[in-house]
Amino acid sequence: MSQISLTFPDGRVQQYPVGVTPAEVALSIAPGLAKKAISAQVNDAHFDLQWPIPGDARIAINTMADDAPALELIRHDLAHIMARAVQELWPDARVTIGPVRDYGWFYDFDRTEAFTPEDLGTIEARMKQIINAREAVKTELWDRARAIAFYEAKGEPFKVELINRIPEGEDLRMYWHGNWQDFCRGPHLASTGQVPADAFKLTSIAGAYWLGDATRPMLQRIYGVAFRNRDDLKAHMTMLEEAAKRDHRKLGREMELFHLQEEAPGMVFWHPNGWTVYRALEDYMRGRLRVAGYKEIRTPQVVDRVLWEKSGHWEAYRENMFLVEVEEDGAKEKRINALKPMNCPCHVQVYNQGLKSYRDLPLRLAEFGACHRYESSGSMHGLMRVRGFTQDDAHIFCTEDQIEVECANFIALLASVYKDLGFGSFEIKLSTRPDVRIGSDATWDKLESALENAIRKTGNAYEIDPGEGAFYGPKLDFKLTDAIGRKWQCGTFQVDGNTPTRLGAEYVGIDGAKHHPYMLHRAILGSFERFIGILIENYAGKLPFWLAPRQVVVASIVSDADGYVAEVVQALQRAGVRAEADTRNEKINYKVREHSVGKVPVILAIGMKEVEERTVSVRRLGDTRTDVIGLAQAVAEFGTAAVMPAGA
RNA sequence: GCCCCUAUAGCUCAGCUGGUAGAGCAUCUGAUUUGUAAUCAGAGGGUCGGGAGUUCGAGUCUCUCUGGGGGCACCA
Repeated sequence: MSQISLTFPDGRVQQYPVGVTPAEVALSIAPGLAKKAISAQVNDAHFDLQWPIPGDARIAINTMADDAPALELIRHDLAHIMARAVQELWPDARVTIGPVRDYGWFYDFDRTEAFTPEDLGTIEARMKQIINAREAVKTELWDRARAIAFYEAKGEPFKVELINRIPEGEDLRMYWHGNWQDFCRGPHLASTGQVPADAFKLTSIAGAYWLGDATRPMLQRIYGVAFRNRDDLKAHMTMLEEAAKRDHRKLGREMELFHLQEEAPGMVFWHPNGWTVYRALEDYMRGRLRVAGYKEIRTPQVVDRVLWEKSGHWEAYRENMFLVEVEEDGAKEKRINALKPMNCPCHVQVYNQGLKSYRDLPLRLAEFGACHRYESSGSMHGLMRVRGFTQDDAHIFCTEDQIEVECANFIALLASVYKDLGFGSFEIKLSTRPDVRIGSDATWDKLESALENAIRKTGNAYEIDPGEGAFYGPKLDFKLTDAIGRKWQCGTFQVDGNTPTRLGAEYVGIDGAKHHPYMLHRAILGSFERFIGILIENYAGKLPFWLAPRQVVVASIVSDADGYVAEVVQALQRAGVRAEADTRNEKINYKVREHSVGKVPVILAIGMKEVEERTVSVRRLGDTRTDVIGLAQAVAEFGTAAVMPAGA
């Protein structure tokens, strides 16, 4: 059968049957390309397709491309197929939107009754029927009026609203999957038969606000994942299972790191093991900051509302603050204090003690500052999002000219710290001026380019988040990824010319006049809590030796070895190793298993052979081999491994 | 905060259509002195997250509060 081979501007080649119209072609490809000229190759003849395409074209594309369709198209068609299945099963369900995302897609429905997990199976079965019918995906261009009339008649208010948001005069694409139609930007496959029927799965049901707006109705979102074949799907499901095993909440219990309980939601109870990790990390950060020219300070937890009123937090952030009422003797009213939700106002108080000169700048004040924020109940998540946490916070007071250098130095420090902690890559987002803001455009220009230049100097990739900056200045977000691919902001760098002004921070300039400095809010880890959560997941609990809570367990095989075990433990402890003895009356198999589950990096087994030869039998986590080395060698090796990194 | 789901011994979980709770691991006791991922035996331990309701009777149904989970919103 003869076919037309079309070459698109992006170099892609696609086959169509002879007699295909320009409209069919335009509708089968990405909208961005449809605007451009399309040249076609028909056997040996070459011709240009006509543009614009006729608006009243009614066409059916039944091409079956030989090469595998793009995953994105498969997923997008599945979104439509799922919506069709849902409406066939429950005609009362109203449709909205269903984009491709991550490993699949979702579709939001409006329906009084809730979908149940069992419904997912029913929907999947119906979807498979639809796919196996191998029906052509038809396309038409409709004008707005027709589309609106159609959806109004059908009782689909969300679709009507969507269409009304599209600029006047633009044609709308209408796609048919069988007799079910949906207004959509496209593109889509030529037939539902191109969708693999055994490589998708509906994964979950969730609530989601219409248009992401909390004031609009809550819809029911169904998530699905899809791949080219069953093996890929299986691999993905296996990956998720593996990821669940490294969930920091699960490992936190297994490794006895911390717990959370009902009486203090979002506040961490650190156990001996977890606190050891925390302190190792804190000591490490303290060392890095000292060398980088920071001065460490400590400021109060409970501060009178007066300061929060001055800083503006009382007005803008009160709902998120824990308040502390104090009845003072003789006072008519209770005095109101707040647990600090952030450290900046307190740092300005330290800055404000004594008159500062331009020669004092940049002044870098650091604090491992405990903060409390009343986060909304639904947002809490293990260690990742808590109500009581400690930031590795610092504020750099500097002049406008110093911002770029400070920023570049900060990014370099952050990258080095992340590298030490096992993160070779991270994401940088530059958030630029929001609609509601203070400061002139000229100032914003300068500040934004200072940050952008700083990133470029360090050679890191970055993305721009337009309009997401704070009202007082642009900022950088540094994000890391957890076990199942969720991104968490850790590092931050914010330029703030507002707070120093509000709180009266000044310095005497070279001109002898007083000026307000800029204040750079910055954190590398973000919070110890979140970062430890990420660390646990990144390492699946197998923390690097220097961070491991229990570095070496010395396990006896027979009780006659207990004396030597104690000697080994003591020698290791003297060398700075967190070592402990396990002389319980248990088999070595039992001890090895228990400490392996507990993610202890090194187990030293001691039997009579080791006692006699003054050696240790070394078993490292993740390695079933053992090797026997002398005691002195072991002490030297693990003593060295226990030293924390000091940066490149 | 919103939607859905969920809450049974320290942990992981079983308890069908309602008739006053089970297992494995852990713990304790005893035996065992063991060569690199769980030695054997015995014992103790929960009133089923809190409260209210329906019922002759509720872990099991309903409501509500709280916590947790998956999302959404929020994250100056």
